[in-house]
Amino acid sequence: MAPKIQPRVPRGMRDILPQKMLLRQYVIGLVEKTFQRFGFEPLQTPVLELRETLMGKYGADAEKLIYDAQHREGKEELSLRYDLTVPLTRVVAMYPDLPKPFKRYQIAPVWRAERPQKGRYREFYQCDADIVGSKSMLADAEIVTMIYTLLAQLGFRSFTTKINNRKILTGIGQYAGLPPAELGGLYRSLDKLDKIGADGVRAEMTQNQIPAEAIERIMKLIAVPTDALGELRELLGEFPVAREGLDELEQLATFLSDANIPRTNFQFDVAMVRGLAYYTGPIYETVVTEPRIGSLTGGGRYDDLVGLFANQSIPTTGTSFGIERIIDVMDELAMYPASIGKTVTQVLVTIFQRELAGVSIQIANRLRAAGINAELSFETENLGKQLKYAAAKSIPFAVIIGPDENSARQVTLRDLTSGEQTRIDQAELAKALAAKLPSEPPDSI
RNA sequence: GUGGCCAUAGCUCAAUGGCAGAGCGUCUGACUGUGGAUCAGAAGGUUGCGGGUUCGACACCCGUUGGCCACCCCA
Repeated sequence: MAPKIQPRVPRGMRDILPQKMLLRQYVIGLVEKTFQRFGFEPLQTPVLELRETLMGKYGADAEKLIYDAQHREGKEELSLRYDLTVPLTRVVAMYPDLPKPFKRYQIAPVWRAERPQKGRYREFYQCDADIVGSKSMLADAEIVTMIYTLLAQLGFRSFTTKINNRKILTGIGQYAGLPPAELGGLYRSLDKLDKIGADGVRAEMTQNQIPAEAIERIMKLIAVPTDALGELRELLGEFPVAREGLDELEQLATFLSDANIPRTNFQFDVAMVRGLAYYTGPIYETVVTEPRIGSLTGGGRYDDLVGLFANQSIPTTGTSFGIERIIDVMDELAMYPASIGKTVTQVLVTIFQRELAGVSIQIANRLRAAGINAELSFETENLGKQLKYAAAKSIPFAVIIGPDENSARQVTLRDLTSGEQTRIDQAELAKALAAKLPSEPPDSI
């Protein structure tokens, strides 16, 4: 016999066992339903992309994390996709006849060779919804509205979508009088405001040898309270880019107010920065404030990304839901409805003895035909063992058909939770059981 | 990518450098037309992996792999 190998999965990747999958499917199902409710259409793309498709889009740091996926004899240089956004822009460039605005969603795994941590994996699902072909702030407002709707639907209460604009960040660079090479560092420091405070940002900028005068100007800027777009305009108004960004955010604010998004659930914040290089306009990031867990969504407008594949630029905006993190938070806070069971099986049909197997088979099949998830036991002797199996799997009901029941054309229906048993006519079983099972939740948002 | 903590039965964890253990879980039996309770018994380990020090290593040293934490970055 060949020597045994350690059963294990690659670093940062994991198996998701059935009980966890049921919870994931609940979350993903709700996400998908919400996407569709807003008129987004499903899209699938290959997990592998040509390497050249991915390179040059995310910035040098991010690209180090891209997995290559070369076949030994392959002629094409292939990589595992890093996100779902760049594949989308590739699709848009390849199929120029898609009616615009093109609204698509995609829920699929992506790969990043990061150092794993809790809630942070090398293979994880992203849920993206994007609107291609509209430069209207209505499109951005719809994205933010959908973020609100979805998170509220999942049961989140205390969350805030932070909104900023790349154009404002560009304006800040000009306002500080920094050369372009310094800007990356400045933005990164700015982004940490929440975490390290104003003094921390100052210290970090000092350490990065940003001129004292520039630091003082930045400090004045981050002293502006969130949502105070007017005050920002006073400081940044002389820079046309910043003015454009502020105009956009003001329009966005109007539309969000028209959509009745609660004022506590979004916030304009100049200190919010998104890492990816391709954003050009409004950017969003949603943080859950209770508990403090980091960001659950991230996205923004990237008007020039499609232009890297086609001759024309196509304005695009969208967001990504960090489904793994959302699931982690929901696990931690036990945010799932009680109706989600630990198994798909609704009833175990036991076999009392070998001679009665045929009856049990037929009853199981009749239950299935009636839309009930019925499992047939494969044990024909020990009823105790069969019930033990049902209990171990948290199957809520068991059907027992012994000689007594069968001669009366009945069954015993046992509720494994309460231990109650009732005798039911075989012809009535499906109906009686269906009445005891939890009904599907209403399909409304 | 940098630094730190950790790795012993399926799980949670013990074991002065001197016989590798407990609780829970699993399996079998008692009971029997019925899971959980009780009782009795059993199985389960190359101490992550590879070297080294030692008469002797789960323990000490080096390396390696993986998990976690803080950076970096990010969902």
